[in-house]
Amino acid sequence: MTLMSLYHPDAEDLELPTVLHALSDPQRLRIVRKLSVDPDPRPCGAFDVNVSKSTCTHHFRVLREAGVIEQRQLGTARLNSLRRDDLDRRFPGLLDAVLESAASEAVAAV
Amino acid sequence: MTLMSLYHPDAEDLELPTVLHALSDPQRLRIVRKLSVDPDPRPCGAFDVNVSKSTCTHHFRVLREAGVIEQRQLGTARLNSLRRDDLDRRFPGLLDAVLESAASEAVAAV
DNA sequence: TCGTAGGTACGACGATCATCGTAGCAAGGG
DNA sequence: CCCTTGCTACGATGATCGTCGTACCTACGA
Repeated sequence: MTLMSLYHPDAEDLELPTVLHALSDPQRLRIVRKLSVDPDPRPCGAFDVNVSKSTCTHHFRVLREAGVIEQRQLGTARLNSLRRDDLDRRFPGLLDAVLESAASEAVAAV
Repeated sequence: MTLMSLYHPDAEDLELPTVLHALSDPQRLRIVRKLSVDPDPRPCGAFDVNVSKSTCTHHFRVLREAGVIEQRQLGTARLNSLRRDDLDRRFPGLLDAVLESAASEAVAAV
C-alpha cells in the first residue's frame, strides 16, 4: 500500500550508538554527505550509489530508523532529507565533525 | 608470548567508518569515555565493564585496531590510553563531539 | 489498455559481530 | 616450589549486517 507508516524516532529519543552505527558504513556516509551538500529533499534515485536498488532501500531505512534522515512519501517516491536540526540539538557538533572528517577523507582518497 | 606485536594503524591511515564503527558499541563508548575523563594509561581491568574478560579483550582490540586507543605492553598488563592527538589531527572535533554527546546521553539515561 | 519506470517487500546468502567458556601464559607471594 | 591474579588466545554460538535477485506495487505516458 502506498500509505505505509514510516517509523521515525523522536528527536529526544535518538541514541548515539545507533547514529554512529548508521554513519559507520561508507555507502551511508556518502549518502549523508551528499544530502548535506545539497539539502534538497529528493528520492533515493537521485543518489548514485553503486549498489542494487534493494540494498539502496536498506541503507535509507537504516538512516531513517536511526534518526539521521527523514523520509516523506510523495506519490511513489520517498523524499529524503537530513534531520540536521534534530541531530544538532541532540548531539551538538557531531554531524558537522563527521561531515568535515568525511570530506577531508574523500580528499585524501583522491 | 609476552612480546606480541600489537597492531596500531598510523595516524594518517585512520579511516572514518572504522572509527565510527568502533565507537558505535555502548561498551566501547563507555571505555573511551572513561579514558577521556581519566587519561591515565591503565590496564583493562581498571574499567568496570559488565562483560566477560574475553569480551573485554575483544573490545579493546577493536578500539586499538581502529586507532582509537593505544595499548602498550608492560609486563603482563596492557596499558590503554586514548590516541586523542592522532584522532584530533585526523578528524578535528569528532572525538569531542562524540564524548560530549555520550555525556549528555548518560545524563539523560539517569 | 498496456508498458515502463521508480521504488519497496521479502527471502536468501556469506560475512562480520558481540558474547562466552576454556585453556593457557607471565609475574609475584606464600 | 606452588598457587593465585590478571590477562590473552582460541574456538564456538547466535545475532546482526550488507548485499543481491525476484516479485510486486503505483503512477504515468503511448
